[in-house]
Amino acid sequence: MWFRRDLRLADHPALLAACDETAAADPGVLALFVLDDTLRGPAGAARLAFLYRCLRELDERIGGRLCVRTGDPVEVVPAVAREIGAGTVHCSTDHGPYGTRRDRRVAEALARDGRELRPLGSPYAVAPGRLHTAGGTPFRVYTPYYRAWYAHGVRKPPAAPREVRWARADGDPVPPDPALPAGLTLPTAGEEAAGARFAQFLDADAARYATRRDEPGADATSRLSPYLKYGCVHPRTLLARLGRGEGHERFRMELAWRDFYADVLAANPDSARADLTPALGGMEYDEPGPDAQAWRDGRTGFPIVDAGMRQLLAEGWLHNRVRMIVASFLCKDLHVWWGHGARWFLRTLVDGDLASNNHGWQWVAGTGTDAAPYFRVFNPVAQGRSHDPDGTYVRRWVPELADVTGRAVHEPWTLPDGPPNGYPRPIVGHAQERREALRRYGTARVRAAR
DNA sequence: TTTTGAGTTGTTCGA
DNA sequence: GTCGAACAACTCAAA
Repeated sequence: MWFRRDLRLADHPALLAACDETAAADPGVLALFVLDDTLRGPAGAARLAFLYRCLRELDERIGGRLCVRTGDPVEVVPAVAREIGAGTVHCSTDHGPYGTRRDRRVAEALARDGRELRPLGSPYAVAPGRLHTAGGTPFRVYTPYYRAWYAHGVRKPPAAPREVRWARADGDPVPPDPALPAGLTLPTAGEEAAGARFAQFLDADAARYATRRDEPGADATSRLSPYLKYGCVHPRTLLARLGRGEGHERFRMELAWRDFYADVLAANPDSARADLTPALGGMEYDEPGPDAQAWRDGRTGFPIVDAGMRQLLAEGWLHNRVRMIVASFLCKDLHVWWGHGARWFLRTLVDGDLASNNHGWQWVAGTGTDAAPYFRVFNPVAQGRSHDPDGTYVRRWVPELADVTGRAVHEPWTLPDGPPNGYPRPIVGHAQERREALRRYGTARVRAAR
């Protein structure tokens, strides 16, 4: 059983298949994880630490039998299979651009040895490639995708295997956590913590999720994204517990967004790195410079932007509403190509997922799946006022503004003495940059239309 | 093939 | 302060 983004025992079709195939005379199922530098490369310290902790938790759950190897899976997986005499290597299907290529090459390498790679199940409620429009093409708009997704239905989660005989093989220890920035707090890793988090969400926030999910100060989202990223829980398990209320329905739609973006990426593998739609191909961008660095550091002078960028560094996680606000700021106030922001997010986010992250960025940038409104430029002050009305979120993450009350918390440059405690003045004028963004979009569209 | 309806998340301006 | 219109016409999905 080659584990990848499925670090759990419950609701795990591939693991069940591996158990079913094990005969009484066999040594059992070997749990293998390969530390692949191609996948570790884009991840920062927070995400790596979370991954390593998930691996340690899985190792504990299976009695210390997790076999960790380091290297290229194309070499490592066949070598381990040969060592233990495994005829079949089970895994969950990976639909990402790298994973697809890697698994094809691993399957070929195994086949040369008379062995088989058997992928089964996916990290999604509805696997990428399963749903099509009436015309047989992949979806590119969310709402019709959601209707098809909902109509398709989701299988009931299979139970965990009752007793697994875990085989033993030499491996490397799970690496120690990389040095983490001072003050970084990570969620508890692993399958058990995922279950506890979901139980708490159902208990406390799910019923009011539809309204409160948009208030970063309320912190009322599920915070399940890191667990979904590494498969500590399968979305099927979550969906099985949801009811019909407005909050539950809204949460179901967010899980469908995750499936949608995975589907879009699988149908358009290049869209992880390049614009999905060519309409803005001639768009004029600025290279990331000191302003982009101020964005990364949370020193733009716009409180909700800086609060978000500081939460990102402090937790490896960022509230969804604020992801949109800070992304809009980089793309439309600083005129930086979305790919630069997407890469920073993948480095800093514990939940950094190629499909959701990069297509979320493309949605903001106007190069992705969302049709039309290129003129949607978030105003950081207006966004702060409407989604963080009393400034709770801003004051939590920007201590310089801890004593600012009222409307000024979202525009501290209007205070009589300017921003307090050394908090910076705005690095750009929003109204001016908004006009500039619209001008560039207009030019790109005229150019594309010719 | 053509037509029609609709598209996660917005902002600004003027009445 | 609130409300509706304009932004500018594009692409997707289904009838």
